[in-house]
Amino acid sequence: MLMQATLSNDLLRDRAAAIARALSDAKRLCVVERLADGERSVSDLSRDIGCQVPNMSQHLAVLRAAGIVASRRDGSTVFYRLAHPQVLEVYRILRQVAG
Amino acid sequence: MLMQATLSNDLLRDRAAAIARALSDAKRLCVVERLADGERSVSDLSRDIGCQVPNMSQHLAVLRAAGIVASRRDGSTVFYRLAHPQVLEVYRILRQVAG
DNA sequence: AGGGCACTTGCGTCTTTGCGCAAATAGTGA
DNA sequence: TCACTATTTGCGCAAAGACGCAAGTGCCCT
Repeated sequence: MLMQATLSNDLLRDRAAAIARALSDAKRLCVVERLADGERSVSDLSRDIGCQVPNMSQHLAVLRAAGIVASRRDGSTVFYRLAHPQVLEVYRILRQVAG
Repeated sequence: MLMQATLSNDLLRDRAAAIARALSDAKRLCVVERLADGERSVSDLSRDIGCQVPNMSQHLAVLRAAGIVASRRDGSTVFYRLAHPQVLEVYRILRQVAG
């Protein structure tokens, strides 16, 4: 039980670190900003942020692997949305600390 | 003025990303946890976390470069503390999202 | 000055990350 | 099936990060 608590503590820390890592890139933070207003397609995001589509797809894969975003397919278009709106609060505080 | 706002927006995003990067390592999150209770010396942290002193010093340098911690010298001992307790809230939410 | 403790810095190495480009997959409609 | 669009995946390379070990700096004490 003690071990149990310690293990999940370590696990939570590792996963928290992984989420922080996913948020540690300006482009990905930009994606989070965009998704605050609602879901967006890969090509929309790629255009807004000004990078190539494959690059955007990779960034979105990183965010999804961290559980930050989720995707929905509509025809040939894939829409991404925030899976955890709480990351907006994280982002807000990060900016506050940064300022 | 519009450019001004845009530039500082980009700057804030970049700095927020830098802070997230500093938090993207399990050992550094562990340091943040320890510092929640008050200041600690480098050797204390190194012992608690179980890494070599130079390694801990480097991690602390990363956290300080991001403005997350600050240091105070007392004799030959250097004590680190949280410069922005708000990161504790960030860490709390990250764990919440992770869980 | 000299020895010893606390910490920082430099260096070599191995792993990870971001990006561009090409190729593959998925879905739509003629 | 074929062409077309949207997205993902694979690959190679350059840049950044983490760690161990050795060397350097700063401080205290005798």
